[in-house]
Amino acid sequence: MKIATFNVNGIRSRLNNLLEWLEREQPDVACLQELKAPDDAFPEGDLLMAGYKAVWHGQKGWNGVAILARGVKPVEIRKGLPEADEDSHSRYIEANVNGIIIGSLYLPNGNPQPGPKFDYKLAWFERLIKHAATLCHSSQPVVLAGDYNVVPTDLDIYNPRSYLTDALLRPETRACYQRLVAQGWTDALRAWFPEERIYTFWDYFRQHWQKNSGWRIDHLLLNPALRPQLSDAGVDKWARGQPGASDHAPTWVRLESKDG
DNA sequence: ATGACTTACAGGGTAAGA
Repeated sequence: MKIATFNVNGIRSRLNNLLEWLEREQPDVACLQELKAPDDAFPEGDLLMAGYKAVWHGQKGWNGVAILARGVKPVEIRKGLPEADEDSHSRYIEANVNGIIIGSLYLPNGNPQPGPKFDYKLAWFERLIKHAATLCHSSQPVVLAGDYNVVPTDLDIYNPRSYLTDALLRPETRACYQRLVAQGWTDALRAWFPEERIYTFWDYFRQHWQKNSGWRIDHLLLNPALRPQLSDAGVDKWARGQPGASDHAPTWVRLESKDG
C-alpha cells in the first residue's frame, strides 16, 4: 500500500503532470494540496477515468486539499480542523480509506515573519496539534500527510543560513513540529533515511532544481498503530524534472499489512 | 535587501507562494 502526498500548485494547470504521475506510480492513496480551484472546478471526471475517486475541499484562487484513492471512494470524516469556525482557508480534509484514517493538510506558510500571517500559522498549528493528539492515540491506523511548511532541522534544507528569518525555519515553527511529533508520531521519511539529505521542494528561482537546492517540507506522520507497517519511503523526484512541474515533488510511504 | 519564477484572477497588475 503506497500513500503519497503531493502539493500540485494548481490542479488545473497541473492536471497532465498529476495524471502522468498517477499512471506511472499508481499510489493507492494520494493527498493533494494547493488545488487553487473552487469545488466545482475540481477535475473529478479526469481522475475517475484514471481510476481514482476523491474527496476535496476547494477554494477560489488558492489553498485547497484533496484525498484520492485508487478504486475506492474515500469516506469523508471532516473538512477543516475542529474549533476553526472562523477560519475561511481550505487547508484540511480527513477521510477513511479501507480502515486507514488519512489527513491531507496544507499548513500556512507564515511569511513574512513576524506579522499576522505568522500568527495565523502558529494558531493553525495549535489547532492541528490539538486534533492530532486524538488521532495519534487512536487504535486505528492514521497518517497525517501534507505540505507542513516546516523545515524540521538544518538537515532538511540546502542552506539554513540563508533562511534564518524565514517562517519555515523559525524556532517557534520548529517547536510546534517537535511538539506534534512528540505526541508519538513517526516522521516517516526521516525515520527511513535518518541522516540523508532528503528534499521535497525546489523553488522556481535561481535554478534551484538544477542545483538541487531543496527543502524537505512535505511530511507523512504515522501514528503508533501504523508505524510497524512502514516498509519503504521516498520522493518521486522525476516528477519535479518534468516540463511544467509543480515546485514540490510527490513524497510517499509504503505500508505492509502484517496479515499480508 | 531585493529579485529571480509561477499560478490565479482577470483581462492588468496584484496577491501569494516558501
